[in-house]
Amino acid sequence: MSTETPLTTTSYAILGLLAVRPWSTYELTRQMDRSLGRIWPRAQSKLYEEPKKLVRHGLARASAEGVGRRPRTVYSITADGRRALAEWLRRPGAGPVLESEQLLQVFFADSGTTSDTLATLDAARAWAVERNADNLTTARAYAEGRAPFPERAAQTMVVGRFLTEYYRLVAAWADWATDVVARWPEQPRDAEADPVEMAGTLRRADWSSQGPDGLSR
Amino acid sequence: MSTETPLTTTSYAILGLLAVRPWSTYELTRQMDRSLGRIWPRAQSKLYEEPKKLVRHGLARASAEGVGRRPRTVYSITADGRRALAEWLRRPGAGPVLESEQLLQVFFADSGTTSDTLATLDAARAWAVERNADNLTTARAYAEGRAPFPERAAQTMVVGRFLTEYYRLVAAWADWATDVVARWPEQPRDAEADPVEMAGTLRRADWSSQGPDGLSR
DNA sequence: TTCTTCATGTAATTAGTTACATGATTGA
DNA sequence: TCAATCATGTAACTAATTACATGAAGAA
Repeated sequence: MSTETPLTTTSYAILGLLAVRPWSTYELTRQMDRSLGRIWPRAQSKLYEEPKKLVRHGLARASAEGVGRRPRTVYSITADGRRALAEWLRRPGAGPVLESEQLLQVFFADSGTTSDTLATLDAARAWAVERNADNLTTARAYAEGRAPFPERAAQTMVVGRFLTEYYRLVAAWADWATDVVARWPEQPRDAEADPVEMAGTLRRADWSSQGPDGLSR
Repeated sequence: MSTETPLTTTSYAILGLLAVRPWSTYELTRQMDRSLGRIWPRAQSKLYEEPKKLVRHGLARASAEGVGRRPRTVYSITADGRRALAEWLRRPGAGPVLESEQLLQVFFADSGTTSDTLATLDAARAWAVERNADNLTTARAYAEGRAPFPERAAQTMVVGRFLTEYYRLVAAWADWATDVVARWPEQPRDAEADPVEMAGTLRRADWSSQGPDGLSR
C-alpha cells in the first residue's frame, strides 16, 4: 500500500539539478535564488522537503555528512533517477504560466486613480531593470567562460535568451503603457481607448500573413 | 478573536470583478476562463471559496437566488469593498511571476535527446499560437465595439497589449530556439554554445546605451 | 568577544488543486 | 425522452509558503 504521491514538476526540477552534480540542500536553495528560480520559483523550505520524496521514490540517495555538530545532507541522483528524468523530458510539459499582480492592478485601474496606475507601471519597469541586470551578469559570465558548468552553456543560453527577451518586453511594455496612461484623465474610468494604439496591437497580434517576426539582433 | 486570514491577491482579483458588476459564482468562473485567467490563473473551486471570505470581511454581500430547486449565489461589492480595492491599487504589486515547465525541460536538455528538446519547442510554439488566436479574437471584439464592458476598453487594451507581445515573444523565441537546437548533435551534452547567438543575446540584454527598444508597430 | 551572515533544518498554516456529485436546460 | 452540456457546489487532499529556531564561520 505505498501511497506515495506522484512526482510533480518541482520534483523534476530538483532531480534535474541532481543530474548535474550532487548538492547539499543549502546549495540547492542557492541555485533556486540564482538560476532555477527565474523559471520555476519555489520557497526555500520546499527544497528541504522535495529531495526526501525523491529518496522515497528511489530516484535520489541522501548521504549524511556533518559540519561540526550539525547534520548536513547531500543528495545525489540514482540510475533510476536518470531514467525518470529522461522520461519526463520525452513528454513536452505545460506552457508558461504568467501571474502578475501588477497586470491585475492595471486591469482594474478604474477602481483607483490614474496616478496609481502610473506608479504601478513604474514598479513594473523597475522590476524589469533589476532582473535584467542580474541576467546580463550571468550572460556575460557564460560568454567569458567564467560561469560554473560551462558544459551546460548551450542549453543555458537558450533559456537565457528567453529571459532576456522577457525582461525587455516588460520594460518596453511599461514604457509604452506609461505613455498611453499619461494621456488618461485623472479618473481612469473616463479614459477612452486610443484607436491608434488599438490598431497597432491588432496588427501585432495578427500573424496570419507573416507569423510572429523573429527575435531582433 | 477574529482569526480571519488576510486578503490575498486572489481576493482582490475577485473583488475587482465584483466592482465591475455583481456576478454569480459560475459567471466568475467564466471570467476566469476567458479573461482574468490569463494574468491570474486560479482553479474554479477557488472561485467558490474566495467570495465567502470577502463576505466575512464585509467587502461583499451574498444574495441567495434559486434556479428551480438549486441554490444560486450572486455576490456584489460593498462600499467597504470599494475602499479596500482602491487601497490595494495604491500599493504597486509584485512583479510578474513566470513559471514554465517547458523552459525547465530545455534547461535540463542534456538529460534527454535533442529531438526531445525540439518536441518541447514545438509544444511551446503551438501553445503560443493558440493563446494568440484567442487573444486576437478578444482584441477584435474590443476594436469593433462588440466586447462586453466597452467602458473598460482603455484598461483592457493596455493589458491586452502585454499579452499580445508575450505570446509573440514565446512564438518568436520557439522559432529561434528551434533553429539553434536543430544544429545540435543528437546528444545535447555534446552541443556547444553558438558564439554568434551568444553575442546577439548579450547585445539584447545590454540596455546601458539605449534602454530597451520600444514595442514595434 | 560579539555581531553578522552563512548554513541547516522543522513546524504550522494556508492557498490551491483534483475529484466528485448532481440539478437544470437544450436539442436530437 | 435521452444524452449532452451548462451550472452549482462540496470534500478531500497536497503543494507550497511563512515563520521559527539555531549552529557555524568570519569579520570587526
